[in-house]
Amino acid sequence: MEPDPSSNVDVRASSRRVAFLLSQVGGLAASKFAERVSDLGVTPSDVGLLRVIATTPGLSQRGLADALGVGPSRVVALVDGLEDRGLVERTRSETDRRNHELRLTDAGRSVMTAMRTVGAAHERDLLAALTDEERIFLGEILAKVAEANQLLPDVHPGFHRTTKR
Amino acid sequence: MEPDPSSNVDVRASSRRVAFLLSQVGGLAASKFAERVSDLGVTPSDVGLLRVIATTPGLSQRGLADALGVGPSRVVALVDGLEDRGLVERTRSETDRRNHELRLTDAGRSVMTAMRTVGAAHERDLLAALTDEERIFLGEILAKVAEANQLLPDVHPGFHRTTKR
DNA sequence: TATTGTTATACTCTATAACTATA
DNA sequence: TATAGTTATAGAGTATAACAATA
Repeated sequence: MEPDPSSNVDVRASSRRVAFLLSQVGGLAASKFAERVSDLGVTPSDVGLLRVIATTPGLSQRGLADALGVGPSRVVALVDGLEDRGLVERTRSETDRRNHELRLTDAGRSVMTAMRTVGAAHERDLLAALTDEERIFLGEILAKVAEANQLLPDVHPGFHRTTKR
Repeated sequence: MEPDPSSNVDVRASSRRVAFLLSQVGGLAASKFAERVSDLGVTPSDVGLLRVIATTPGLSQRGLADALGVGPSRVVALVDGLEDRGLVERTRSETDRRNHELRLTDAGRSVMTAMRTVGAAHERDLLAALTDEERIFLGEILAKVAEANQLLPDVHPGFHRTTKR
């Protein structure tokens, strides 16, 4: 692309395309993951919801929306889909009848279990070219970048579109 | 999320979330880049087109579509936008009047130049928490993963949506 | 009056297929 | 007949705002 005028490898030159590579490989990881979980009948967005609901059963839709940083109407649509497929159940709260308490069904928990298997296979294949040490180091470096940029541990930025594509 | 039953750190446990981290940080890189280039009046998709056109002036729209792995009609829409903003020009080919030859205008080249500055700032900020060594190593590891997964050097997977989100 | 969830609506992005003009 | 580009159209995904029930 940009023809590099000097053939010397210096720090700035060799670190120039890292952000692009990160975005490119990250996009690949996302799309391959999407392919895999589609076999389970869920989208990555669904997976994100399932995970939050699994960790905080009884959560309200508003709470879920806040946790993910999306609008309430989107949560309605996504939970509708999960409920239709029998993975999540909504029950009116006894204490505040405005709330829907969200919980995984047995089928929902099965999907979560299957997802862990799928996720492990995904990671194994995606990073097959790396040594164990490289995988570990990659994880540590990425965690550092994620933390420095205030990413929440389990929220994927794909949830809130900041700008256009 | 998954409560780890053993407190020991073994290879499998610590490398389990790397694919997610990759997708998460990659998504962040993509969205922050989108924010930055929007100041230049272009989207990441626009940038992808501009780069290919810059490296192969005179390319046809069909050639561009093939290079990016997208349909011809999408190229029409994107080139329309770039032409309206005066960044790209279409000229009918002399030898085969079906073809449109694509070239950057002076304004287009200015945007490319500005983009390199923006890209460098983007990378600097995104990876500010890393040492020089870590940045270099990250780049090498990512390049290895990209190559093993047959990613084309300059094509972002965001161009061809493989499955749903 | 404020809040939860819902619906209605509009807008963007993308893909597919029909069409035209050249070959 | 085949190919390059275009247009038309439809389908996702997402966001905003209006609305109903409950507090």
